[in-house]
Amino acid sequence: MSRSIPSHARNKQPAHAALFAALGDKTRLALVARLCSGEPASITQLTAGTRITRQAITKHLRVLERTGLVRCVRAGRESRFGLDPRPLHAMQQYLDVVSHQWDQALARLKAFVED
Amino acid sequence: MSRSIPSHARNKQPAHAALFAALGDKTRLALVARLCSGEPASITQLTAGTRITRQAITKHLRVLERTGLVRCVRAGRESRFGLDPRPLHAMQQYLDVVSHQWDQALARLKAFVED
DNA sequence: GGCATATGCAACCTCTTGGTTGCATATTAG
DNA sequence: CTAATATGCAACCAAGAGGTTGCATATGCC
Repeated sequence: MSRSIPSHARNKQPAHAALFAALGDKTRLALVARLCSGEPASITQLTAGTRITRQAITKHLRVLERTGLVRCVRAGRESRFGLDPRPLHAMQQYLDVVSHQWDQALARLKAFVED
Repeated sequence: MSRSIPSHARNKQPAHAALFAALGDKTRLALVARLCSGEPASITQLTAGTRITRQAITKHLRVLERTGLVRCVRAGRESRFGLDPRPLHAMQQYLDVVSHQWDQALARLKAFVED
């Protein structure tokens, strides 16, 4: 649908802020990077190699889970976390919209100046 | 136990977290959306239409400026803020990398999600 | 059963953040 | 010059985020 900046694309994105905020912490960004490059991992596995406690990692995982970036499945006595790509795609699409609007604004401005 | 995680994949890109965090606030996200669709605007112009004070908007603009998403030029007695698309492109590239890594591991992860 | 492992839950602390108010400064208009 | 406009600066405040410690619970292994 190639409308020219529909209102719903300009004004209605409260959910995106939460997604960006979820990746706005370096520990959570590292967790996502860790999860996107391999199999789902347990909490203790994800805690290994960091300097913070398991409970802190757990909190970060719950934040990621609340925004939908990560899903948790209980397997035996461990909770295995895996990435869900759909919110990432939503963020990509949002950034594409913003960049596209910016490019169009620049084109209009350039056309106005050169006119 | 030996970690099979390459350290470069876990400890990379510290700057991206600040970019995501800058867009993690709904007011700042709205400011970016506002700026990407037109010419640079002054602080009072950007404050108009919001329910928060000019000083709060100023703080948000300084945060965006610190991360490089926005640039400020003093014009007479007003400060005009405009978008800088380069950090946005950096975020797009980062998300592209994550998505690409995701696609490479899709087979295993698909089995996990559908289980 | 009994012990080690993996996680959950809750209280607590500190530091940051988003927001406000009040006042000072700079710049333009008359 | 004077007044109105636009911004800057600083103190202050409430709430939330990131992190810790301590203890409880669940599961696997001998």
